[in-house]
This record gives sequence, structure tokens and C-alpha cells, in this order.
Amino acid sequence: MSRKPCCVGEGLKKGAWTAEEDKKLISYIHEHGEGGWRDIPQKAGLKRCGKSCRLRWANYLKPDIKRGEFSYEEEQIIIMLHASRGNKWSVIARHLPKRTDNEIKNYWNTHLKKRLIDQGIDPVTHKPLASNPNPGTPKTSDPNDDEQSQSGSMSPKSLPPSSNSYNLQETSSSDETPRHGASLTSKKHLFKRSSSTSKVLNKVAARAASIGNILSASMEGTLISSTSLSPPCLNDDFSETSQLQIDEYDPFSQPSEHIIPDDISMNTELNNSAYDFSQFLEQFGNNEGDNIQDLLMSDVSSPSVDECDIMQNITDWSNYLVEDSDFNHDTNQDCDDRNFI
DNA sequence: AACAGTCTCAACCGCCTCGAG
DNA sequence: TCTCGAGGCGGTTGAGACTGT
Repeated sequence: MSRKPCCVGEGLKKGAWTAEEDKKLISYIHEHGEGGWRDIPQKAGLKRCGKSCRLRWANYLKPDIKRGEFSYEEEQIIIMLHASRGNKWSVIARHLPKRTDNEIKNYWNTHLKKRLIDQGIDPVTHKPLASNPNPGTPKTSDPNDDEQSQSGSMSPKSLPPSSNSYNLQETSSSDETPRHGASLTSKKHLFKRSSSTSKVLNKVAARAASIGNILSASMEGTLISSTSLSPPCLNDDFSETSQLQIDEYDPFSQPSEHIIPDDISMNTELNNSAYDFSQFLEQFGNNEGDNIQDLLMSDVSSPSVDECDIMQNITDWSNYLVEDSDFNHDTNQDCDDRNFI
């Protein structure tokens, strides 16, 4: 019971680290490994608090840290996980290998949060801002945004009034066409092309909010899920059999006391896309041999989840959403590249 | 060129949890 | 069982970079 306090010391240096300090810390950790942070400053010849050394190492010096711009897929993962877990940066960071919680937190606060607000989405609840007089109107004057108002798929109207009002009716569209009867191919054409990332974020955020509700309802046992299904790949044509399976599984089609279909007028495209997103999520779980909660609800990263598969699934979905060649890069190649870094 | 305002992000602060003693 | 320090975490700060006037 005579441990030394970690950060109580005179003459401890604060502020930005110098290159020399970095060198000392790296050198020491390479030789002795991580851990025992309390003793590292003294042993490494640093006038720093052990806690400061740990943070410097974890957030900046660690060799496998990926720095620089966040990819589109990473942004989507952050938004989805934030919708389900809130400001649990460490949890989110576990699903973004090589990214630190601090970096994700900064990126959220400086980029994604503002972007969602610009889109008229509350970054806390991931629901449309009620007080926003002109929700969804980006500040940017991207000429491509002209398409937005024309297509409607990316317009504020396509966002759910609230995630609780997702329409779960089988025949929710205005023309009474069963949502689940449409082929994926035809549904894909409901979305106009767009090169604006913010537009996609708009949609992702809306879905992310619904995921959170679905998961919450599921956790409380108010959703009935079938776990023995083999969902179609997003790129596959739907057979009648698989379509039936989706009908049985799709959480969006299940009656739920948490997801009240009180807004029948909700945009048809959104309903369709919400439906497709559930397929994506299901595929997510099935492919990884686990369920979607492993991604969105777990507090520990699952070693069974392959990063490249996750990224490929995200990419499949994002490509489906926008059909934009800007995003149709080969994520597998990205993964391969990363693996050899 | 100079200044002010804004943005970014590394680093710090303080609280919490866990586990060693 | 209790105490207390290490480590982890989320929130916040502030220095430097950037941008606009």
C-alpha cells in the first residue's frame, strides 16, 4: 500500500512534446514494451507524467496508428456507431482499427458533427432537428446539389420525422406497392447519383438513428428476429424464397411498440432504403458469424470480425446508395494495402 | 502586410473502474 | 472487505495554422 502517485511531481513538463522526447519514449517502449507507465518517465529520462507518456504513445507515437483523412467508409462507421453508442469513442475506435479514440472524437467534433447539423440532423439524437427552419440544406453551394431537390431522395423530406415514425407497414408506399416485392435492381434506381458526401451522410444518419431504435427494441425483446436466415447478397438477385426470408426477418417490417407507424406519409424512397439497409445489416451479421450487435452494441471488438469484410460491406451499401463512381473504389485493395503497411 | 476571427487537433484535466495489496 | 493507485475514458483547452478582411 505504498504506491507512488502517478502525476504528482515537481518540474514535470507539460505541453507539446519535442522530437527528442518522442525519440526517448519510442526508444524505451521498443526496448521494454508498453505498460508500467508510472515508471516510464524516470526510466526513459523524461520529465513527463506517466499518464502523459501513455497518451502520447497511444494517440501519436504508436506505429500502427493510421493518420490523415478519414475515408468515406470510416465516416459511415463512426456515424452509425455514434447513433447506437453515443460518445463512446473508445468503443467506436475498436471498430476502426488504427484510429485512436482521440482522433475519432476530434474528427466528430470538428467535421461530422457540423456536417450533420448542416444537414438538419441532431448530432446527439441523430434525428432531424425540429427547430431547423431549413433542415438538410447544406451550406455548400455544390452545383451537383441541384439534383437533390429534384430527386427528393436526398432532400429533407426523405428524412424520417423521427426515427420512431419509421413506417413498418408492408404496403407503405403511396401506390400501395408492397415494398418487399420490388427487386433490388429497381429499387436502386430510386436513388439519384450524387457526388456529395454530405448527402450520403444525411441518409446514413437517418438510418443510424433507426438502427439505434431497432437495437433498443430488440434488446427489450419487442422485436422478433430470425437468426437462421441466409440473406441474399446485396449484389444478388432476389429469388422468391430469399424474398420471403427477408420478409420474415426484416426488423423494419416487424410490429413493434417502439417503432410506431404513425407517419404513413413518409417518403417511399426512404421506406425502401430503410428496408434495404436492414438487409445490409443482416448480411453484416451473417457474414461475420455473429449478429449486428457485435458491431453496434458490443464494448469489445470481436476478433472474428474481419476488418476488410466490414469495409467491403459498408462500401457495398454506400455504392448502392449513391451509385457514384467517386465511391466505387476497391476497398479490398485498400485493405490489402493497409495490411502491408 | 497586419490584424482578427475561425478551425484543427494534440494534450491536459478530472472522473471512473478495476484490481493489487 | 477496504483502500488507493494505474489505467482508461470523455470532455475541454489552447497553441498554432489557416482564412478573410
